[in-house]
Amino acid sequence: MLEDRRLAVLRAIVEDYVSTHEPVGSKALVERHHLGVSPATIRNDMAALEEEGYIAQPHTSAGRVPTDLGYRLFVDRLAGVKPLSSPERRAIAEFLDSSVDLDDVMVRTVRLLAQITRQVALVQYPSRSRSTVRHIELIALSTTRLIMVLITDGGRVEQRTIECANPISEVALGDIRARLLVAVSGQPFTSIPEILTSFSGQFPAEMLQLVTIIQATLLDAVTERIDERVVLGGTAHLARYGEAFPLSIQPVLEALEEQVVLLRLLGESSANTAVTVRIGHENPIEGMASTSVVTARYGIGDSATASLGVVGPTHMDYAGNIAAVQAVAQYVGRILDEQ
Amino acid sequence: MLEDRRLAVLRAIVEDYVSTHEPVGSKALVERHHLGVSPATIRNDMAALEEEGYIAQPHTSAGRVPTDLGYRLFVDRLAGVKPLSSPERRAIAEFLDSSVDLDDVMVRTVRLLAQITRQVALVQYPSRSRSTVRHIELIALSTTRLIMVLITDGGRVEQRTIECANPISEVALGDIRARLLVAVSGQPFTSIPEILTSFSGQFPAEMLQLVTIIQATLLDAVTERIDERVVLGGTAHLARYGEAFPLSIQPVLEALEEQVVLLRLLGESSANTAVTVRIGHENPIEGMASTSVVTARYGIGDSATASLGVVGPTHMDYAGNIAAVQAVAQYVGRILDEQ
DNA sequence: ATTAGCACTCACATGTCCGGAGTGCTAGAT
DNA sequence: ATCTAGCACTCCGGACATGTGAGTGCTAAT
Repeated sequence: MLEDRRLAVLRAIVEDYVSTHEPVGSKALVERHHLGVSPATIRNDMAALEEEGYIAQPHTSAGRVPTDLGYRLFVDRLAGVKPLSSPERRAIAEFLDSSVDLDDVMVRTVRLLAQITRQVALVQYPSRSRSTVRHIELIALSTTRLIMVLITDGGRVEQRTIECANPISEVALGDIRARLLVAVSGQPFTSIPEILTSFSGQFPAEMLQLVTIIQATLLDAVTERIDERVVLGGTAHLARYGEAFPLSIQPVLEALEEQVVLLRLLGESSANTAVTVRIGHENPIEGMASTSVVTARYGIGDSATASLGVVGPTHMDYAGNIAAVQAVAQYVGRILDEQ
Repeated sequence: MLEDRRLAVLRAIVEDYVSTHEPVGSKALVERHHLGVSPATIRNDMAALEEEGYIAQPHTSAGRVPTDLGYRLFVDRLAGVKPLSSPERRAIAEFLDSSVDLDDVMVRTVRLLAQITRQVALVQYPSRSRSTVRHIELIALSTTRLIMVLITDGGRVEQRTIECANPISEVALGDIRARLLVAVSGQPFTSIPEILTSFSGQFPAEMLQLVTIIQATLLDAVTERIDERVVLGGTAHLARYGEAFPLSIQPVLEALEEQVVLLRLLGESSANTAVTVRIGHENPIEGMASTSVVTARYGIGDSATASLGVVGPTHMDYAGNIAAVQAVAQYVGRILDEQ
């Protein structure tokens, strides 16, 4: 029960600090939350919490502020998940339902997430490791350039232009196209590399150069990780914390411009379906020690394939953001499933 | 000659203010620039300049700061174009040469521009009004869904998925595909709408529904303005002006998230090849009254087709930015020409 | 026209002071 | 054993006074 109250105090501190952004003192605490005890008692609890590293004071005789560790405890044991209001859920569904293709879904999702959480939002493209080849097309653009277009069963399209040292024979190209089509059509991306190993054998020597480069390009296309793309939105929300977290918005903005960083922010979230929260220094990016990241995986069908999430100051509304990220992840999965 | 000195004073004020971001006074002025006169004389000139609205003082007994009008005069008559250093030019060329496709060129360009100007950079996709159809493909993905892929002579690829109310007949689809290919192959985008008007006549009634929707989709694809896409980069540079232009970075960030706004920023730049500068309130976007925009058109071949530019505070290095924008526009045009 | 000189005006930094919020500690109440 | 009341202490931050310096406009002399 003593433990219970301490946790209640921590929760109260986090909640107050998140809403006011100001260090919170014992007196204000008993007033705003109906803990049935006096400020002095709270002070003892606070001293204990500080001892254990959950809270800290910016300077002597100031109120307390949660530490990263405090937030951690808060999200692990105290933060309920605020269920979204049903109009909110409806808005999400409507907004995403009207999207026309994958790119559109990504863009809409990132906007949506940024809007409802009022934070910076990140959405990673879903991996297409389970895609299969629906069609492949080779078309000459000029005597030395051709374009390869790859269409997957999911309706995604990959393109590659190929530059050739020697002039391309239309006949040879048609031949290669036809055989390639037979060889890879209906095959999953994952088995293409193996199929290709024996492919060039069937061609005469004078076509080999062309075949080889096409083969290499196709291999590149099917092994490329589309899921290394991340869409970003809502950076304007960063500016809201002008003073609140000091001066640090430039490094954060800089970090957010690097795809690699975005991937790291999203990437290492847990494999299972739950929401992952990384608080302050817990996240691996330099210069983002005062931000927290809330991510969830979303999947097409039952296989979890990519992540999305939000980035904000450590003093964010964890309950709300967790709920939003979770809900959006669910809906996006569902939408992509339908397509 | 009196006029001459006044202009020299204005130039000096702009230059000093741009480099220090602090109001500049008469004494500092004669020290840093070797105008051969005394501070008092300068003060008279400054009073005149203020009278005419080119400079202003933030408060009595402070130094002077250029007004938007002052900057305008400066860029119109005083700012020489700083030629880029030859290593800089080489870097631009190398960086852009290694790009593989249009998307890549756009992304690299925006990075490059942001990096050398240290401002926020914008690049608009080039219009493809002069594109012609190289190939068109229709492929069924399921019984009710199909995908249309359009390949242009420039090697660009457009895709559209089409949802159909009734099951699609493979035979009918193949028929449509073949005839469509004949009809539009090699035709410029601009003449497609006309070609399509008489296209559906050749099909029997039971195929009409399918033909109609395909036709509509194709029409949509060729008339869609790809040049309504704008790539953005270097937003982190905004944060550098933390205090310098006060509080206003949030509205700017917000504005920059709207594609429409970006288009307006770029769009109304003059049709000719020169660089356009829009200063402070001159630019049409609310909340960007304290920013200036430097844009240039770049063209594939001789037809000017799209814009790129940078956005920064009104107290930017106009000479440098103009030079950079101009140089990058030239190089991008050249690169796109080669492809 | 230009300049030197001068009085004047503010912004700003510095210093001092004080109130208030918050704390820790101790002694007494439950 | 736990809570609470009271108290002395700390220190931030706002209010006020003050001095300094950068900058100005004006006038009179060159």
